[in-house]
Amino acid sequence: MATVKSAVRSERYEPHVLERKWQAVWEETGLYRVRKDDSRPKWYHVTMYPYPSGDLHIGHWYAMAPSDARARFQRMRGYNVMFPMGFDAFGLPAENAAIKRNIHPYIWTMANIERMREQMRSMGAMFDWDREVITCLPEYYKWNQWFFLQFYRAGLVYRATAPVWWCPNCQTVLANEQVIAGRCERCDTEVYRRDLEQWFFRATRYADELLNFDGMEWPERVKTMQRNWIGRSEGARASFRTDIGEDIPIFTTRPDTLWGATFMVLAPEHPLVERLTTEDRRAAVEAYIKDARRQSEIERTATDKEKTGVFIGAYATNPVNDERVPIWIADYVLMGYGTGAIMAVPAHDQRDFEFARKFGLEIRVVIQPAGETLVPATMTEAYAGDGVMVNSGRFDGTPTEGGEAVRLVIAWLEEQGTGSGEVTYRLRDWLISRQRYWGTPIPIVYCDHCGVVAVPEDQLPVVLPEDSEFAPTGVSPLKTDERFVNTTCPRCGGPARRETDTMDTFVDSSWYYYRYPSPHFDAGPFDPEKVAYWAPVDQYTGGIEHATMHLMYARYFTKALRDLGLLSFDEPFTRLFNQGIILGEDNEKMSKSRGNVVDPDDLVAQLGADVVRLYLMFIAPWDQGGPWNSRGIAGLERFVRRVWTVVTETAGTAADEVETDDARRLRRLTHRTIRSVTEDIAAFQFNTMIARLMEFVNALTTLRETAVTRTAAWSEAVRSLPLMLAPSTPYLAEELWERLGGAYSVHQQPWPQYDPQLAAPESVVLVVQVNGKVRDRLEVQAGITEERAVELARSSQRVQELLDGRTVRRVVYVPDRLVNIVVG
RNA sequence: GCGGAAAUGGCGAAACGGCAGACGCGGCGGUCUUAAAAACCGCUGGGGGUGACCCCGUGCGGGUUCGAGUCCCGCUUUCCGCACCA
Repeated sequence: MATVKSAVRSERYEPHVLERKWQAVWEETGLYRVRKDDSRPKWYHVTMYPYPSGDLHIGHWYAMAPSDARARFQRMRGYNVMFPMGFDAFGLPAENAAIKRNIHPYIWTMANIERMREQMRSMGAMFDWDREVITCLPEYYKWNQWFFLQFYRAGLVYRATAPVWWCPNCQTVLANEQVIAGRCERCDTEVYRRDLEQWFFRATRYADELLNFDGMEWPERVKTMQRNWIGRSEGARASFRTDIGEDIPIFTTRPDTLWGATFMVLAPEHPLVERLTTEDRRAAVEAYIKDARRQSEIERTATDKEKTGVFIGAYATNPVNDERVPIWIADYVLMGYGTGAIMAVPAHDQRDFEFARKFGLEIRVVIQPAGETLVPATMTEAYAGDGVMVNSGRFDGTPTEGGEAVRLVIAWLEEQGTGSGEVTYRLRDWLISRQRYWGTPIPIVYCDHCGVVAVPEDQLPVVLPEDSEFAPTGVSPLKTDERFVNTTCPRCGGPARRETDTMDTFVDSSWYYYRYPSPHFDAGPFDPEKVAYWAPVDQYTGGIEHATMHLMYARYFTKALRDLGLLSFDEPFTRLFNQGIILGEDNEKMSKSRGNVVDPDDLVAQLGADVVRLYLMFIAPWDQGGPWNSRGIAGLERFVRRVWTVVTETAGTAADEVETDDARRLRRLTHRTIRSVTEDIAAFQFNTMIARLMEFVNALTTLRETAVTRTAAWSEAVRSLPLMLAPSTPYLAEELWERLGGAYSVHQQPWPQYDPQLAAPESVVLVVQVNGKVRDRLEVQAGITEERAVELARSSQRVQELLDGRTVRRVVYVPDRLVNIVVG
């Protein structure tokens, strides 16, 4: 075993000595290397990998240290645990650094990774570094490209135009964050929306399946957010025939209000607008469209915004009553949802109501609520509730309650061939194109001859060129890199141009956890055997900020890979736990500009990693987070010192067979503590787990100068302490375990078991209430009979006084807890 | 606007419908010390009482219950997500 172990054997608690010593031993003995082991069940715990910004923040510690404790606990409980780490290494900051400081994104990123890896080492986490995954390396991103090609072949990838922000001065696309108040971040030129050909992953194909969370232990909050994000709506599709003979399909969740449609509204970008607009309206329509394009997403979607729109001069016929209704365009109708066109029913839809009022359009009531009569002229808002259909031809008199009218109307539309039932989702397909350098090149080539050609698999990876120019122009360096762009067509061998867009980094994070089991596998994205053993992830931990995007994309990817025959399960993460956020001491988000950043390196230097880990776990419930408090950490430092003292400076451990009262009580306390600690850590309740350990150590501190230290109960208590602490304070626990003569390593010991009988209390305090108010407390043997308990309660001096001359109406008994005597 | 979560001492927080405030920070007092720090011990929700004890107290107003921080109804405030989704 370890040779380095010979280090100083100080009697003082010196965290840095322990850290250095045990890091070396753990490294040398490969304590955290993990491989398949059929003798134990596997447990795959992944904590979300960080972006290599260059500095390990206290927030990283908050995410990782408790995760590590939980993974270690599972290991001691007998699981074969994999707990890997990697880096989400592509992304914009590296590219910005390249532009600002003239350092290549690769150099910058890898230097940051180097530094963060060292910082993580000090944390003492059981990361298996042999499995490290770095997404910016060709050995990783090659498989992004490979997946892209598989998706492409399976019809899960398509190319379409999508609006992007365009700066006419820089001649480039801008990300949403680069548009400041409608102007280019760099040159302050007014930007506008422009349609660009971009690549999409067909996420909507799995919309319905993504709504199913069966068998997943996920926070309700996350499931709700995903359901809202997917936004499933049931309704109907119907078509309105225009005067030029084109049909305009609309989607509605209220087909029972079809008869109340008094006009139509199209999104300004709707493809039919151009052809439908009459000559006399053209100028106004074009001006409106131009204006709509200029507005930012935020301006356009602000709820309190007054409705705007213009009439385009055309009419369409309502299929249910053959009425001609005017067609308008307005930006409150979105091209990306439904069909990009609506029937407007102002009487029963608030948005349409506002629009109709503003532009003097007809409001026609087709649902009459019970007990009142709606009159359009006096309505102040739309009526969206239930009632009875009126002005609706054959459906007059149909009640809308319970969706019955909707069903009847859909059936009738289908019968007439004018419409059908339809489900629509708010979920959009995933736009993966980024006009950036530092990402995975999309493996596509454009040939004048052959058109869009996929790069053949045997030519992957399409590697990022190393000598591109990083100029502050806003144009992607790939776009101007002639040597990269110019290539030959894989099909005809003629001259061709490479796609210069790269992939969204969410593509990388959609499958990195399938790479850890075989991080250097080169015959595919992952070794199917290894993934079959380790995946799916049993426990995933990370921030709530990934509730929709990352977690949805990872689920989508998993389903797509399953359908490609690469995986044999449906969901990537069986259990999910979201930790909270650590705020600055001023209760604000930590940021350099606010100067409220807590540096974990400083804390480790001062107090040692174990104390920092403990404090982060103790500060609040893990899923809650909260402001940092620099004073509070002292309590954990004291705790750790007390642990040290109790274990290292207590004389006798010779087993004295005499079972004194103290010894019996201590044994019970030990088992009770093991039970609480076990239950708490299993439930991620680290704060109460530590509170129980503090009580335990406080009790041991009191007892350490008594004769009980010569009993077997004391040895048991003292030996159980490093075992219970091992997940939380890995260095301290390892050192104490060694000093107690335990076999290396404490982290390979089985988790201590408790005897349920010993863990149960021997005596309990029975609360005696009179009319619900506590009047006495009696210490009684646990498991006391109701009869005896009530008898004792009634004979209590104080109770006697209060009962004097009053009638007992009722006695409530809660076993081992209380007696409540109700008197009149 | 819609959806979700939360509100408990000076502070972070505990509390299967059953002793509110475990544990920790801070504060006060003490032991040790020339002194300080550290360590250790005691006290620490508010009010009253010499005292045993009594009254009040978990954002606000109701309700259910022998009993409510906890369950139900209605508010207020804060945080988070979505936000003209037809």
